[in-house]
Amino acid sequence: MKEPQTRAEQKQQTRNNIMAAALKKMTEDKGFSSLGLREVTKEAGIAPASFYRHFKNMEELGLALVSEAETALQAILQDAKAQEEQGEDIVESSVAICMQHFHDNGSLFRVLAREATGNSPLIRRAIQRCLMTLNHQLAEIIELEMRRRHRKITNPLFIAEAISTLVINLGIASADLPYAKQKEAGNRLAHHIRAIYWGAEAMANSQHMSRNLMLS
Amino acid sequence: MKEPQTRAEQKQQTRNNIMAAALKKMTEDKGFSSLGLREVTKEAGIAPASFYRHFKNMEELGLALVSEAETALQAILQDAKAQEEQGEDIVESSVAICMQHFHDNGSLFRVLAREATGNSPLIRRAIQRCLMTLNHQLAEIIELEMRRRHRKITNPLFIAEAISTLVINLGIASADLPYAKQKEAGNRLAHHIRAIYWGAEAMANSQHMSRNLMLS
DNA sequence: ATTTTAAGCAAACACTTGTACACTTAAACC
DNA sequence: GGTTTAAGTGTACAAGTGTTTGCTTAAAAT
Repeated sequence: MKEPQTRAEQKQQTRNNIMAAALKKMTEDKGFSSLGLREVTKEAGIAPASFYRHFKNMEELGLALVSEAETALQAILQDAKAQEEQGEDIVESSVAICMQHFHDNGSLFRVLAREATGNSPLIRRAIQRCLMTLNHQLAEIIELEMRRRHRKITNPLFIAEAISTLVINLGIASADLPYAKQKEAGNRLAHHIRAIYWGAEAMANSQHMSRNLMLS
Repeated sequence: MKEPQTRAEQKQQTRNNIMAAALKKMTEDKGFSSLGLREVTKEAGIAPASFYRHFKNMEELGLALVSEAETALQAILQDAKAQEEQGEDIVESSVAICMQHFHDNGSLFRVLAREATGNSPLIRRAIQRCLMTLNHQLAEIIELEMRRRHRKITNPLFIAEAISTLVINLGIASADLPYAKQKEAGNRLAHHIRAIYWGAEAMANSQHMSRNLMLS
């Protein structure tokens, strides 16, 4: 925490303070939408009016948090990709990485899960976009990995969507559980993902995806 | 709307009014937690103080809504089960039924998706319990159906968990979409579920669920 | 050195919020 | 018919909300 000199740096720092304060308050109260401007500024140690020097609205703060969560998600993807090249059990290691990140700063990701069906249409759409690009990236990774192993699956994007939905929901939900339970939740999550993978491959390998072959 | 005579009926009715008012307000504002007592009572057409004759808290109102959502979920399960015996495409018809129910009163189910990670620990736990019993019931249905078709799958409970998570999240998210998009979302959801089914069966049929067989 | 710029602040604004208390009023009971 | 019971009301209050305004103050620009 070296004291900054330039004015722009100062501004950036208190901006960060505000966002950090919001996240901290969220770990206590859970939920961004039930979070007041004054509450945040008090936690950040600034006057209520000063808030407006950085954000027009609480909504804008929310958008900023979403975009931070987005870069955090990218970081997870990078981590998982790096692990993938080591050839370990991809699913298990990826889930472990996710759980770790979710645990480390759960409130950041909780914004995504929570405000995806929240009050602000702007925030909703931002999250929607964020998750959509995430799904595309994930789909690409899956496709590449599959090709590398000379396998093929149906519709990687759909699979990516299912996986990300499960990971985000079950992952975040169990992020603030006791360690033992958390680990078990991770295993369950890994099982879910494996089932989806296997299913996607089975569907791709089946010559005729007729209605009557399997259940349905 | 015949006017009720007995006092108990009157009370029950305004209690229903309060809950209906909360749901109506939620379709406008989205989200139960950002919903005030006065706001609700105004919508219900009663004085703020009268609220306390029916609920101790907003939290208690939330619990009541959750329990109503729970019975609604049971109704969906019954509908799906009835459809199942007609031998149609189970997945597709079940998804259609779900989407219909979600569309009809989305705000009721949004409480589940939203407050599952909400402010109130009581409500969170209630939802958790509700979804858990739902998963058990769903698992039992799946298992029975599988046995009927002389198939076997791995861990029906896990599968049920994955399916219900996907259905609730994607279903509710797309409940208030334009009809065309909604239908497409339903198809995607059906695809996800089929993938899980196939995967579960593939895993069960594979003799050795070794790490190296498929990816992972 | 002087002027400009903008982050931060205190005070006040007009609201809304949850809750409490004393009350009315009509159904329920004996 | 008289008494009890409780749903619903009106008023009031303390506390919290978002936002505006005019000001200070120190870094940046001239």
